[in-house]
Amino acid sequence: MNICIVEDEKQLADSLKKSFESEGYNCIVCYEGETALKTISSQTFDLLLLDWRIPKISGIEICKRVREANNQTPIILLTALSDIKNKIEAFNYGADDYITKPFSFEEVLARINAVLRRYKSVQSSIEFDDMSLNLIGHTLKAPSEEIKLPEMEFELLKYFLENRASIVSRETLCEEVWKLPFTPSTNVVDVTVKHLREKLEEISDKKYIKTVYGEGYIFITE
Amino acid sequence: MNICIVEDEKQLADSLKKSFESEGYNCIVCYEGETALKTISSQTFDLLLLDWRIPKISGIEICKRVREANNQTPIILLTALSDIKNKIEAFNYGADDYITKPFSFEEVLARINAVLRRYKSVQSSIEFDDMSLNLIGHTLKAPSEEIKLPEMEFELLKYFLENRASIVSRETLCEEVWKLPFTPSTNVVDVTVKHLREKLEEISDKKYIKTVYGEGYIFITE
DNA sequence: AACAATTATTAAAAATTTTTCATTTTTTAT
DNA sequence: ATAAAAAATGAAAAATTTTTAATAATTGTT
Repeated sequence: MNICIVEDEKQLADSLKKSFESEGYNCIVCYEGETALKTISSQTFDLLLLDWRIPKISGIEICKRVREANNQTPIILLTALSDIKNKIEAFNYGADDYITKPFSFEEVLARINAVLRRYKSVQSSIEFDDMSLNLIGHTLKAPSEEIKLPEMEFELLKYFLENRASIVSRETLCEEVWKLPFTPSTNVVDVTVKHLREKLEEISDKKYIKTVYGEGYIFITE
Repeated sequence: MNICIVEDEKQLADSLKKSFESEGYNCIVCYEGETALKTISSQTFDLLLLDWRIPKISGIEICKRVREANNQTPIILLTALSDIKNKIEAFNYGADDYITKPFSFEEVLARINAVLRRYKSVQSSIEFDDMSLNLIGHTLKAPSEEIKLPEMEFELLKYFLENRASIVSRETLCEEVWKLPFTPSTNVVDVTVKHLREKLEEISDKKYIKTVYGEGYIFITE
């Protein structure tokens, strides 16, 4: 889970980052708007946490621009103003939720989970790098072309994308992707990973699935 | 397109119904909340148009209950109050849009289309009768069981559901579902329809796909 | 460097899905 | 009622996907 925090109050930003990391989330902090926009457009996040009031480019402005760039990443705004008018504005610019300062970290966690749950249940594609997995058509789309993945390869890639940057064992894949109550004595997983790797490399020329010797696989975007 | 209008001002309700029907939409009107809740829970609509202020159970209360029942049908609220506070409330209760009275029918149409476009692009299942087609898992779910559909059967059923209640010819299906630039000399379509019919009947004991002699097929829910 | 464990590769078997085709049944018009 | 057209059916061929299994290559440890 990659979160981008945009917050100019260094102390608050760093404390949030620390708390998120203790929850096992990956965190990138931007202290002002210009950097934030660059960061957000250059990598994929699962969530943007934007402070409303930051110097020069405000959080709401970032929100607006992100949506204009057709980026649907969930956005939560942090606001010192409890002013209702601003909340309306937030929704109109495409924010998914807002949290009024001061807040507890528990509240932030709860809001994030609610937003992500909602987002995930209506998500129709998963983006990574400059590619995209269409969850409805089961197709893998690169800038150059789009191919249809067979069922198991689709399910496998979907699982990898939902568990990016963490090691997944063959046993886990058997349970979660193949829905097997046991780990088979054969190498189905290995072979399907090979097939998926071939397609991913053919379409993107990159190696997304790394092997962690003795542990399993890990899906990395870079 | 089935729309449920909940509006106590009989004159307005009937005028809306008439306008919608001239646009080719199907319309059911409820004049008060209790009936509305029953109607909404017993059949599937593509859109709910709720007046905020109706006697006993208000539109916003209906909205809230519909969402509590895990029904994701798009909802547009009609409100006489331009009060901002209420708009916030509407979004919080899961409405998709609101229209401030007085309004023109053109405005209603425009809002409806915007909401439906948005909804369709993030929809992860299509409901019909007491069944549901999961667009991501490609499964067909009845109250009793859930089965996985093979690719072509899934695409075919999806197309039928998106074109409910209208006749679709074999030629159209070849183009739209099979993406063939020509109509093949074989009966692929017929055979796939047969397979889909078998699964639908097995799981629901109903015959959804009727044949229109010389014309094509029609998908009917009832 | 050598060994064992793990992973990758290759090819074929098994299972499933998709398509074809011949035949039967149904529908409509005469 | 009958013939012609259209649709349904059954079964097998073709194509694709999934799984298995044997072998090769790689990795980590001693």
